[in-house]
Amino acid sequence: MKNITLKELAKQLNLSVPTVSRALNDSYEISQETKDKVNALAQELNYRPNPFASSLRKNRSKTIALVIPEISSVFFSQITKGVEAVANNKGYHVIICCSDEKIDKETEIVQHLIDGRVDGILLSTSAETTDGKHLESFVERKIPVVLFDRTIENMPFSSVTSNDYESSYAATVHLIENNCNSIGFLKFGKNLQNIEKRLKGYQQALTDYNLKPNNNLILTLEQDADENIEKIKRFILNKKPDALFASVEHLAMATYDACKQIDLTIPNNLKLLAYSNLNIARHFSPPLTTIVQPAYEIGESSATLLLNLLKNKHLDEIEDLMIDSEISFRASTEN
Amino acid sequence: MKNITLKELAKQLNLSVPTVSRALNDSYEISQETKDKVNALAQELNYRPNPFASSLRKNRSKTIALVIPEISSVFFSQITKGVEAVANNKGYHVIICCSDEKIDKETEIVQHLIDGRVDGILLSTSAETTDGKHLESFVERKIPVVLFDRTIENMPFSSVTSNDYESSYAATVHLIENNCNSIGFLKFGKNLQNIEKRLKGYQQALTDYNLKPNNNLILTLEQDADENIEKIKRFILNKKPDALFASVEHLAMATYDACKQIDLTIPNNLKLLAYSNLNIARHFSPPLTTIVQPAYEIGESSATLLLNLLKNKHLDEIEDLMIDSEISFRASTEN
DNA sequence: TTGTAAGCGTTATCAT
DNA sequence: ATGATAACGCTTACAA
Repeated sequence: MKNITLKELAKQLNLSVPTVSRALNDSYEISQETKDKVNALAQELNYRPNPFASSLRKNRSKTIALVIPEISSVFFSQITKGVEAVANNKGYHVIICCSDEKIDKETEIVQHLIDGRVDGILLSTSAETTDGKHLESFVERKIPVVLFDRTIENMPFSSVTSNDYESSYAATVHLIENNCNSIGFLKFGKNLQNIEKRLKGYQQALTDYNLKPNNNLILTLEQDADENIEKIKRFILNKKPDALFASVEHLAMATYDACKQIDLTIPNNLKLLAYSNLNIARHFSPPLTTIVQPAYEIGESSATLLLNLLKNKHLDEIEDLMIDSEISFRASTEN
Repeated sequence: MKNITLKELAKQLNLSVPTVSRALNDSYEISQETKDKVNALAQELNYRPNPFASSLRKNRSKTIALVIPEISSVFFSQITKGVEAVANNKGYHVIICCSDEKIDKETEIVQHLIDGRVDGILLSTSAETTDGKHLESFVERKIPVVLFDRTIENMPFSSVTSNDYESSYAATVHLIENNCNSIGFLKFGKNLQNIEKRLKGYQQALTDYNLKPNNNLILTLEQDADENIEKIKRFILNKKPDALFASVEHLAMATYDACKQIDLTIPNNLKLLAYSNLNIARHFSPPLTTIVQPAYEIGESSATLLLNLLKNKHLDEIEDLMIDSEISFRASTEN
């Protein structure tokens, strides 16, 4: 079966190719009669425009990329749904790319995307990303970028984040009010902007409640689960914290493992809370207190910002949106 | 900054456009000297081939699509990683599309993909999918398709699945040996091939152990979590099963909720197991016995099959691979 | 309202 | 070993 092209339609209808093209694009300069005829035949023959030809000619692909650091996380999958809802609604395709928390993979993806000529990019940085050098080609080529959740300082891109400082502050206060006075902070990644804000919120809460922040109570961790468990065990045994604040979900999971291995019970011996969008946190043993980020909304807003940029091309008008998280209090922080 | 094209390179080098093209593609008919000059300038000017032009001309995009029913599931994200590993290694891009368990969305995606001219498709059906009518265009257009995990009968596509019948049989035997004799089966979806096999394995085990299968002990559920919880509560109260076999992960989660609400303890009052790749199942209350599918390997194998088809074009040589699952025994099925 | 001509950036065919 | 020419399928100026 041959592919139906405009040429084929034109031949069968005794019209020129441009006329058929314009008819299908509902141009004002084509008579209703012709439009009807063209559409009828197109439908009958199941005509499908060739997107490569169209993109080549128009120099845009109606496709945006969503670059996320981790695919098996509820947070990012909710983001994805929010993005797709908005994008599909406006006729855009979304291609999802995962950096696996690696700066090398992120850089490679970014190169591919530039080559691939997506119209715009939504990106949340990998754990290893510390600056925006690898994104400068987007600025040069005037490809709009919106950063979300994990942003980068000093880059001319709009962003959508959640109120990390405030939610972290509130969560820390919750621990303090539940009689914790030696609260450890499990930090993730090299220099992630959102984690830094969470750290600041935690430190400020300690200060405000006369528990002075202590760098010895900050433990920096990476991706490897087994390694994290070991480090957390040693940290607990050495520093004897009465609570741990996990800055990302999987560090809480590692803490559950660590506690099991050294026979500590949560929350009796150690209280625990974490940033997490896992709705099954309520079935953990014990149920985990979580700070839940507005993931779907972050996705929606990011996509909306990006699509506006695509429409207006005012790349210099930078907007920074912030949406509130919510805390679900559960047994892991109970007295 | 203008985009660098072959024309630009050709002009600067006093060569023709085709020569430059051939040099960059390392054609045997170009002298090493010319190749070196061309590559040097291309590098210097950071030349990037326009993929639309190339795809238009060559009629292939070096892109495959991965269509999955659900994105926030560990199973499918592991699949994704396996697919990407293989595909990227061979220079293919992967675009991920999520049907959200809806046949309408799946059909729409499939249309888009045909329009988008991906070179091939990897697909796992939505919960609502019952046949392969919407995939027939792929057959007509000779676009290779490989189905995985959730397949479709009577379609001329290769497939990669796990040993659903056998693993389900083994899991059921495990329950029987732990003194269950009224085992309910929580079925998911309209007519999913993998679930049907799981059901058969369960029924055969009952038969072999002289517990005759009883259709009253099969409960069919859909996507909505709250609705599922209600149905499971009523099912438990009416049928008084001593164990539940959840054919997919989220039905186990709903069962945890149901039990909590009607004050039943797992495993004392009710044993529970499920197909699930959640590694945090070990931190549930109680830890959940899971049948773990070889997700990463399924992804790898599916991609490998598809890329072979793309190379050989022997679309009529259908292969059906099967990879074994493993069972992790935990407290939810203990005596 | 419609048609003609040109061009997007590649690659394939044929000639030199 | 290299160049001229055409073609992939579509859209946009310009002409009629």
